[in-house]
Amino acid sequence: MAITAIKGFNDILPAESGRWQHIEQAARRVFELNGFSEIRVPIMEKTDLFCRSIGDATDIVEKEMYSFVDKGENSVTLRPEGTAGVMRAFIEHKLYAQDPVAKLYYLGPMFRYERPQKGRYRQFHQIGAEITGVHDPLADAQVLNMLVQFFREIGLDEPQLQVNSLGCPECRPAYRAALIEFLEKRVDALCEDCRRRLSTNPLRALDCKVPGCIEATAGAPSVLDSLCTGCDEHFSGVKRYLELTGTSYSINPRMVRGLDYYTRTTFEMVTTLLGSQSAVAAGGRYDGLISQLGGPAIPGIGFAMGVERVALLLGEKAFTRPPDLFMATLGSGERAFAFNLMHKLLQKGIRVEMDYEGKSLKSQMRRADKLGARYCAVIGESEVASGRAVFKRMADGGQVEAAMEVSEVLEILS
RNA sequence: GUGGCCAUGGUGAAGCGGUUAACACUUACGACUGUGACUCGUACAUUCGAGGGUUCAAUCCCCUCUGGCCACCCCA
Repeated sequence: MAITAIKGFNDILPAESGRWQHIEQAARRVFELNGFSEIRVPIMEKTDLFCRSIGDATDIVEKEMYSFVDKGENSVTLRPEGTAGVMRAFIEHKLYAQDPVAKLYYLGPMFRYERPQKGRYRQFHQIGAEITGVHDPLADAQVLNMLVQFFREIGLDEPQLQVNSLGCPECRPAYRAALIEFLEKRVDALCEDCRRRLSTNPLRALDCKVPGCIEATAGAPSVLDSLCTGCDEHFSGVKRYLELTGTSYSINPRMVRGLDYYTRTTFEMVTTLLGSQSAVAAGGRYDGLISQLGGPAIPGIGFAMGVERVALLLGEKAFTRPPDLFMATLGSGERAFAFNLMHKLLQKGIRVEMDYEGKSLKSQMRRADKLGARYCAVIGESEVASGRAVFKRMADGGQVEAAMEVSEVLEILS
């Protein structure tokens, strides 16, 4: 048996890479339009970075990280998400000293040791963006609007924006306590998982799909009712700005996030088309993260989207670049002639293809058709002698005779 | 970590105890010795994930292993 890829690690084959590029290019275009700059950070970090940011007790840190001890006996980890590394770089290079307001985006692979399933892989890719240094809900709204714009740009209007506020270290503990108290009274009605969640992550119980739990938690207290004044005003601001710009959203007070560093605003772009992997993009505010990592007390907000999930939503649509011209040749002398012409045309940015190994004319024509070439020219002895050839429009068979000169070919293709 | 389903060629797949292992797509070549698409012809799995077992006989039955998918958990 030949060696295969690691479980949960996928190859992006040529048939799919066009779709990936389409997604990545749209993200770069939209993000840069919004004033974001790319930041490239390593895919491995010291393990401690993730423990301190994501949270020691989260599933990600507890059981999903690809961690190992390197030859220098340092514990290192393949990044399970992007924000921690970006903020580490932000602090390490003191980017805040120049300007506390940074708008950064990144893209690349992330790693989580989970059981693979639809839309979930051990190596997966995220495109994310972060704004630091702005407390005002305008930053929240800008990030959300940009995310929505991205989805519109790639032609997906299906994912819906849901927002919530998780409060801050001031008001969240009280809510958590109230929720636990509420759930404990109904513990008999809860499923096994939710009983466990009671002690690990009570918020999760609100998100449970078991009918009995949905019923039992129907009257549970809402985070939004227990926000402190500051958080409440902030959340109102976010909603107000979204409404101002006509961005449609819904409020989901039961939305739960998996990372400990989130404060106040959290959000998801959700879809019903991906089975249980409903979140295509998600994020939130993390006002305490930067100082937690040893930086100044600077707030932040950002999101990450799962490229595999976006690609899945885009479906099978092909993103290919058919050649402008295919040159079919009849002998080795003609092949050399065509090769030289191809070289000149390529310098001009014309997409040209030809046969490399003396296939029959029929084969070459078939290939021109298969590649979706706009034009095909047959080059034989007489064409080389006269310097002129017939250019056939593959779509309708129309033919144009012209000199095999760069300028004339450009003319035909224009 | 838990559960369910499934493993036949490059792909989608039929076959379910003895077959030349269907059919379709793809690919290659050809049907005008210089023109694609449509049509037609020819070729393309000594072999049915791996290893054992049952049987005169196994792709079809049994066991083990490996792999994949989907769901739970969790998450982008």
